[in-house]
Amino acid sequence: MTQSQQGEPKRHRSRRSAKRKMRLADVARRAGVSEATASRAINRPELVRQEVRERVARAVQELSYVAHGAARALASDRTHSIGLIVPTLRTAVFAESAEILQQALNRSGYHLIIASSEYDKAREYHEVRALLQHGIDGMVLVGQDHAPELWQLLERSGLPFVTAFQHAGESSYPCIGVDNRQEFYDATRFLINLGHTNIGVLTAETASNERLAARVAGARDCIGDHSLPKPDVVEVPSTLTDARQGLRRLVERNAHLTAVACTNDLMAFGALAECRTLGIDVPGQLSVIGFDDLDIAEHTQPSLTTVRLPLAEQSRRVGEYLLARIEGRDAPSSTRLKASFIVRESTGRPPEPARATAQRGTADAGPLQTPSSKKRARSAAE
Amino acid sequence: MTQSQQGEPKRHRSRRSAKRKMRLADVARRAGVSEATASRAINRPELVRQEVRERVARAVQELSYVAHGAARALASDRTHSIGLIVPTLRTAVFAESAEILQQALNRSGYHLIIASSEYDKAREYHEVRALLQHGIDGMVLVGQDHAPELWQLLERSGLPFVTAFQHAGESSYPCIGVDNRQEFYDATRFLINLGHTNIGVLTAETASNERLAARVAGARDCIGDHSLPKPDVVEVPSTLTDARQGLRRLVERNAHLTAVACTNDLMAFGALAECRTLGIDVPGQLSVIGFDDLDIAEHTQPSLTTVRLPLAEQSRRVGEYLLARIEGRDAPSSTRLKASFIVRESTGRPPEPARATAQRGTADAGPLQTPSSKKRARSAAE
DNA sequence: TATTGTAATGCAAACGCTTTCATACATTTG
DNA sequence: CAAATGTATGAAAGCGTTTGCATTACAATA
Repeated sequence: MTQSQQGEPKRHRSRRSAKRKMRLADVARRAGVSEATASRAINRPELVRQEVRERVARAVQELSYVAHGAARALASDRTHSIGLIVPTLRTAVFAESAEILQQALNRSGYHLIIASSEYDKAREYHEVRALLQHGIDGMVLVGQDHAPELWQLLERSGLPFVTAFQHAGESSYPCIGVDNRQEFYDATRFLINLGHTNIGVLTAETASNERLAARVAGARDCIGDHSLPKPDVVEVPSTLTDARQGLRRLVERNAHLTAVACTNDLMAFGALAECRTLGIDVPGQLSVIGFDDLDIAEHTQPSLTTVRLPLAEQSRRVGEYLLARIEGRDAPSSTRLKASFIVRESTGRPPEPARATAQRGTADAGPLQTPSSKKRARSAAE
Repeated sequence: MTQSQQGEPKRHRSRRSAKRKMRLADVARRAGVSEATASRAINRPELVRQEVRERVARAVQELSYVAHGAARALASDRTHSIGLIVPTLRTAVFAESAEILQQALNRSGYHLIIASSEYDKAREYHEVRALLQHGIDGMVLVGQDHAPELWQLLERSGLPFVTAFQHAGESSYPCIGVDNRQEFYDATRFLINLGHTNIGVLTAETASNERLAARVAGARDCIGDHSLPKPDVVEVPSTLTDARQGLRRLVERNAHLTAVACTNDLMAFGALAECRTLGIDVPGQLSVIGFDDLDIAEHTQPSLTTVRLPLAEQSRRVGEYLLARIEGRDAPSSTRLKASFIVRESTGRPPEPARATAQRGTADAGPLQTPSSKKRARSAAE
């Protein structure tokens, strides 16, 4: 009783749904035109007479016709889907970016297929293969640190793709993102300009996270450039509990520490939490900065000074880039985005004795460069 | 220079990539078998002789053949992709679920196509249409509160689908999730059992969020069942800032309030933050519970008593259900999952005098309205 | 040896669309 | 008025698979 009711052309195998699905042929017949014209009326309306266009539209309506994606994809070699591979959606920054990208693509009639690599290159490679096989029109990767076979596959396939979340210079693969090293360099300089000379770095694992690694490098470079002693860098797994432990390690090992630069907000939250537990006053005794500007950063006690990524702009540009490439137009293959530095309550001048030390150091304390920090430097200096 | 180099069968239009893509025919030729056999060797190996199977496998390897998803989908009526429509990925719970589901499906060779509705039914309907057109083998929706046209579309299409995040009873559409009403009922009872009689409810907007609405109902029911005065329910937009304001409203309006039940952790964090600002001791003066058990819940000050959702199990079951339905097997159409209640530091017995006050009866005219004076009043009453 | 059954294979027809190419007609131009 | 140009349409050839059915090969049985 559910299996009958097939249309006139004998199908050579039974279909899933009970009622026969409408096809373009049905629409064409009803509109009194050929399939070719029906197809054109739907996809390239400017090619058909207004009157015909309307007839087809009506037929589509009346039959509630829905085009068959696979058939369309096979015939036109366009799937209207874009692949995105993130390390994980559990990280708010990636989830939010995926969301924004999905919305943007949607407006252009594209879908987003999401896969996650769990920071595992082999796994990522497989995902790329799988997506390629599934059929996508473009692909987004996070960062440029991927398996060589992956790049090879991607290049061979001729698929438009772009990397995000890290600006890797002009000569690299197409990329859109901030320069993590530079942004964290600037953030670190903010601390130095406040008078801090003994700065620790707290980071999640950098081995398979080039963004984090770049940030650590930025902090190191900045501290080095100011002729300060090499920072103690503590690296912990990416959980709040580990972050707390990391903070403890940092302060235990460095009696004179007056500031901790955390490579992301998660680490910073852990640091803040642990300071509270240890009775360390932030920013009185210790200044803390983060990176990402998660929603809660504004509401912690004290609120967190951090770096905000231009996620919306990044996703927008990623979408634009891909669509351009898909349509054969070309687009700038490298776009550097700027983050903004958000000063809140977790940073301040080092406690007195530390400042004395700072005076002794090279600390050129030149004018600040980070656009947004300018305003703040003033208030911080008050 | 990139357009030439076509294979021997004249293509009737130029393809995107430079090097000709391998097709099944190439594999078949190389393995010395027909396309049919090659196809079977790949998809249903048990149907071909071992030796042939190996020859085909080798050919696939050597030519680095990748099947054409669209063609396969057209011929087999299976796209190997599942659609998921969430309100937003910005909510950790949805992002995490998407992640887990994606991983689970992946293991079975399926991809996840994610769309978000932004809590907008019309938008959701369009997403469903779009996904249907794209071609998916199954679909996941959040909750059962959707546009009627959406259900209609879904039923007509005959597509396997399931709703998650809310158990809606046996008679409803297929669903897998917790009973939000009941879980929050239980959470509220926990407060009552501690001795609280004056409980406020803080929630994000319930209008387009049946889960939240169900939780509020659960709290109301529980409070009613214990013959306590109807709770003050404050509903605010879903941001920390609004949550803080909501908490303030709650305590200002209800002088004798000793507990606040928040319908999700975000609200609870806001409540906690605002209590800190107002100098309200949690749990000394006020107990707070949340819902979701986000990662930070364990690390707030005080840590948050909350309800943990079985997200992993839910996603796993959703995947299993869909795959079963796709393969024609049937599966239990309604699965109720149980949440777990996590007791942490944000809850405790109500302060002594408050209990006495509550005994007196309804929540009229507590004399003290401003938070700061209230605090004093309370401690003075001890 | 003839017969039957089974396991492997191949042929060719879908799958439902897009797009090339040819055709028909209407319009402009020399 | 013929020729040239342009505009809408339709016929039909794909697109790269899967799969129903027929056929073949081969072993087992009579």
